[in-house]
Amino acid sequence: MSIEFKIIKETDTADNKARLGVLKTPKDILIETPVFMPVGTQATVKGIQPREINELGFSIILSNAYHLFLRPGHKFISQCGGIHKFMGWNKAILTDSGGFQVFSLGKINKINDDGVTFQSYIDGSKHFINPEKAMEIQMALGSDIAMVFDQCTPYPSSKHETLLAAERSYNWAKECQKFHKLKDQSLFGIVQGGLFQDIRKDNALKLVDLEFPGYAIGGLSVGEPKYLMYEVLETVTPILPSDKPRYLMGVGAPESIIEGVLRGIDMFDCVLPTRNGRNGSLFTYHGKISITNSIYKEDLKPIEQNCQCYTCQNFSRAYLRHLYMSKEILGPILGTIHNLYFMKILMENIRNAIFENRLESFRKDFYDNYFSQNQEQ
RNA sequence: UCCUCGGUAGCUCAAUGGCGGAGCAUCCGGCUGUUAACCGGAGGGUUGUAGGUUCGAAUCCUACCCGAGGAG
Repeated sequence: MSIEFKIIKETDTADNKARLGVLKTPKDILIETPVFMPVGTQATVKGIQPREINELGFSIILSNAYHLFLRPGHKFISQCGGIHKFMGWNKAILTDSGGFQVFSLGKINKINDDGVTFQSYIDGSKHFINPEKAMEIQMALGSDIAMVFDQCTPYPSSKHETLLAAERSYNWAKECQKFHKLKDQSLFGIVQGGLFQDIRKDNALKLVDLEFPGYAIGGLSVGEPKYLMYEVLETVTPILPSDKPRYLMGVGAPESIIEGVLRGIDMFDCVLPTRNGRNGSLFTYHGKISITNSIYKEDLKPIEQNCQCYTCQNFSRAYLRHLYMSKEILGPILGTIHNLYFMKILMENIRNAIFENRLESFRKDFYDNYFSQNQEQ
């Protein structure tokens, strides 16, 4: 009944194996990996309808236990028939436990090994979340993949703080397993340990013993230099069981995804494509462009010459710039569509490259174009 | 013709004798398990013109120009 993961092909890269696979959720949703999951924190991927997300070819999105617990409440969503029905999305949903939010938002009143007491950023009300509560919330939401409740350390953090958080996260992971009872929901563990290789290694080894159906790597992409993140991946992924999906949390920049796949990651999520799309920063194979830049004022070309997305097929840079400059809602909508389409194609290209055993040359080609600064195509 | 009010950044306005500012606009940058259709930075001025008073004038005085309103 748990999630199934089938590896179709592995490609040897410098240190690890990049994998092409298929994930099957307990409710039989098929997800080709490596996969990018759009983020829909508040039970909505901002700026785009579920129908369009589906048409773009995404079969799994992210949502967030913390936010939905505070508003409108997980019990209410449960009464509505679960998060899928509530938000009108019938493909897969992965819910983040709220660990990241509890530690990065709002005021924390008390934190100890039992859990976290914090104040709502919405109305200041006091709440307590511990592993049991995090499981209760995610089971009520009824997502397909739930995440353990963890403590994500900020960058930079001392070794002592990082070790405490990693130990606590490990203990919480065990607790979460104990309280998680939903058959058609899969619970993933999260490796913590900041940028300390020995803590990461130890934490990963211990989590593997708990035999989660999937493993996430958390606490990265929090402001550290990219090469440090890649080093952590090189340490952690070889420890994780090769027959289980690996999920790099919060990562999202196109180049970071490629580097992650090269180091054996199968799943990614990030707000970057949707947030940047709303803010006028649009992805192209020749780098990001700021559509509000004045050079696009009378530019009748699409964002990207050969892009097949709805936005590029129908609208010019000049029109898009006009929409953003006028603060028209359609600008962010069309930008979101384009950026998500870009991610979908990027992931397809990555999967094809793995299948054809040419991922490293794909990386080189991508970099040559993406960082060429040659955006006047 | 006279009276009143006003003229300060592209726009709307602060500063009332002591280093000319803000919001918006413009330009540019950032955004990585979303408190983000957001955040940050920059450029931009002979304070309508010409005189005067003063150590010092956007600010006080005089004349003129322009605008709005009123009287005849």
